[in-house]
Amino acid sequence: MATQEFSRSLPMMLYRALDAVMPRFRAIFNKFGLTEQQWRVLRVLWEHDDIAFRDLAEVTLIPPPSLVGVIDRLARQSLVARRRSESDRRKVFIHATAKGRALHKKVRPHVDAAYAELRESIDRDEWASLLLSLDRIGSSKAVESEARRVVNE
Amino acid sequence: MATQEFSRSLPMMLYRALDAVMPRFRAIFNKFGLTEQQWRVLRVLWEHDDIAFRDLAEVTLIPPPSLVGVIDRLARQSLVARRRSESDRRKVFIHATAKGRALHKKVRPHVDAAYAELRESIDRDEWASLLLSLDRIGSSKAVESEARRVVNE
DNA sequence: AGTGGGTCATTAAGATGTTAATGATTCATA
DNA sequence: TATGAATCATTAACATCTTAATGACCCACT
Repeated sequence: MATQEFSRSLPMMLYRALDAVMPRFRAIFNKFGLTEQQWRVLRVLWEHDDIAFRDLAEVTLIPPPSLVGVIDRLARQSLVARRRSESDRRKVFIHATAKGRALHKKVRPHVDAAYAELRESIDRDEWASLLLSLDRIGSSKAVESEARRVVNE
Repeated sequence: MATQEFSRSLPMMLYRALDAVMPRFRAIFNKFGLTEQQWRVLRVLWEHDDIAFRDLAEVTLIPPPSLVGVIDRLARQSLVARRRSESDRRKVFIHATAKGRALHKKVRPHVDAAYAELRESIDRDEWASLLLSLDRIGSSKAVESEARRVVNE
């Protein structure tokens, strides 16, 4: 096809890689009534008893306006809950409920299995070099967020 | 952060790379009243006098249900137009109008410049190896039945 | 104490993604 | 030749993305 140049641009290659990789994960999430973004939140909350809204958005790569809705829907299912900071009433902290942690624990093995399968389908050295390159690109602009940190009040 | 493992997973690394790379391109598109997806369509149509809806969806990586709306909005601005196939009346072909081609020609240099800048910011060998790895991943079509088997058990 | 700038989560509005289903058309085959 | 299966674009319903704006709140400074 004559669109070779466009199809082989870095952005399109990144999109295509995601298109090839994500469906099998989304199939797992959906079986448990979760969306990809909802899973990301639960996945991150697993390692943070309490995380600032802002930091949650950053780690999950879900833009704040979207995250509001994601949290709303997770909260409606009693999987997570909000908590307003006392020291700074603008801030909101998110935490998983017992129900949320239980769901994560149930889904996690399936995700891990799929991920292990993915990882084994790629040569070890190539995998390492790929992640290194992606890290360089991903870090090149994320400097602005570097200053911000998790603050435990 | 304790979420290291998650943040360094392949999908998140891919998403982060896109998050670092795309904003500068989107800024260009928006300046000309285009969205990222609308640009992709115009970009592909530049090299195809006439392309099947199905193929357009595949090359632009825009899922068919979304592409319907993208084409609708481009057609409303008279930038592209639909044409029903005579041999198979289910098929639809898309083509750019003179106005659409003119807009593409005006935007293209800015996009090319930004892309050249991006490309120069990365080592030549690393770039090649990165695209090669992404190509391998993007070419391997995931088998959905595997994910289904894992979950159903 | 009061004011203005900055931060934070949220809302708003439009476009796109995701999954399933629809209606129109074509095809294969009985 | 009829007819059920397959293909194609589209619709539907909901979730998310993108960009800009909002209102509540904090802080430094007057």
